[in-house]
Amino acid sequence: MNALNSLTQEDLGSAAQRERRRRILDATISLASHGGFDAVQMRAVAEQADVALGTLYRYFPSKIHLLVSALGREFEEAQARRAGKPIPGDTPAERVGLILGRTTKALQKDPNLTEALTRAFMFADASVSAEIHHVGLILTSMLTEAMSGRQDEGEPTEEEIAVARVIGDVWLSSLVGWVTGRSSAEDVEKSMTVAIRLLLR
Amino acid sequence: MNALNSLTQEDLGSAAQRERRRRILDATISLASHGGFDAVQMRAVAEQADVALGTLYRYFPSKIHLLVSALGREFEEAQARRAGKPIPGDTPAERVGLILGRTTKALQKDPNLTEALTRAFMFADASVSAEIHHVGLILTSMLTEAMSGRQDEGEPTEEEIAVARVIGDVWLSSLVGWVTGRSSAEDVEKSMTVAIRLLLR
DNA sequence: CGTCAAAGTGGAACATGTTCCTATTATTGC
DNA sequence: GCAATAATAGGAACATGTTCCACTTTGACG
Repeated sequence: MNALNSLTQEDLGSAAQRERRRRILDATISLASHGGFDAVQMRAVAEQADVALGTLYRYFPSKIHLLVSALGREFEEAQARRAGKPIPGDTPAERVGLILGRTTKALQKDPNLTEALTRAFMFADASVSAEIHHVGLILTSMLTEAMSGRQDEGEPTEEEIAVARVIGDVWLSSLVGWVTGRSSAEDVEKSMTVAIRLLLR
Repeated sequence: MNALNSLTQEDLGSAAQRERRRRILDATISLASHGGFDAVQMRAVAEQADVALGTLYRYFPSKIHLLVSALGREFEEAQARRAGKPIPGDTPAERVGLILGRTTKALQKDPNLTEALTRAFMFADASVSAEIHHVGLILTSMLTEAMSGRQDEGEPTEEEIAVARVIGDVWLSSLVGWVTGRSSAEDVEKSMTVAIRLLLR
């Protein structure tokens, strides 16, 4: 286990530690939701989570690890909420459009949180690759499931994965544009519609 | 003129000021090239450019402005070097693949510089939108020119622009993956090949 | 030339991410 | 239960982006 990685669930034997980790991530989400990336200050997170600054750094070796881990937890929860519910729509384009639109709208309801998590994701370097990869997998599987219309049963094809990656990239780029105030919510929707039309026809 | 924006050429009447601006950007590129994003420290830039720290902030209101402006200058120079030279290749896919491959290879020759500029680009917020937009335009026009095979004469179609944007997004996302050490140079090439195949067929 | 405003200098001061150290508390192996 | 080990608390210290200020230089104008 690399010391640069943040502690994952498996490493945390004791309930008290899982509890601390939860409190830290809760504080992170709460602060991010109020004031975005800049409001997630390590001292503030530590205080709100009721742990010492050193402990915070023991659990998450940097602010970026912390935020990307929080993003990972959010994605997991969203994935769990989707589980078992088939995505409506008759064509891959419809289903992907629908789920992306739904997710985008959910993100846009909490702009500060989205800004904090998105920027951390884009700024993360190699030391965060495990957490990043985790998030990437959930995103890709969300898209391939929407494309194929099936859930879990049956692996996606290479082609489906390739298309999902491209769509995911476009989605991320346009989210970045939105969270940084360079483009509007409608612009994001429009980009996604165009990308889906070009890729899923 | 918004005080938050960096001084552009037009604002700089005196030759001494243009000269200072050039020295600052030169120092930025030089430091970035040596040690990447982290090595571009404002005090170091000021010292190497032989200006006071306050003056540096007068010209560029933040490190991100500074780096994105440097990226803008590099893009302009690259665009000027391309001017007039037709892109070889018989199909849009070939031409786009060629020019993207060429550009990617050039960037990969100076990983530190690329890392610094790319991260600044992705981290930039709304106060940098002018500079970001400038870079975005050059990138899009590079791609539409490659697609159509013509230079300047004749505006690109809506469809060409839409495809160029998607390809640009994928390219940026995969560059981010590369500069942050999460994917290899070959991965970038592969992503681009796949995106081009999916979009330009 | 003398004057005045703008620009530049040098450097202190501040904010926040990160590191480090010591004392205290919890956990674990015997 | 006790000794050893690990984890946490509390907080100082450091690094770097950013702001601010007092002073000097430059350049434009009458």
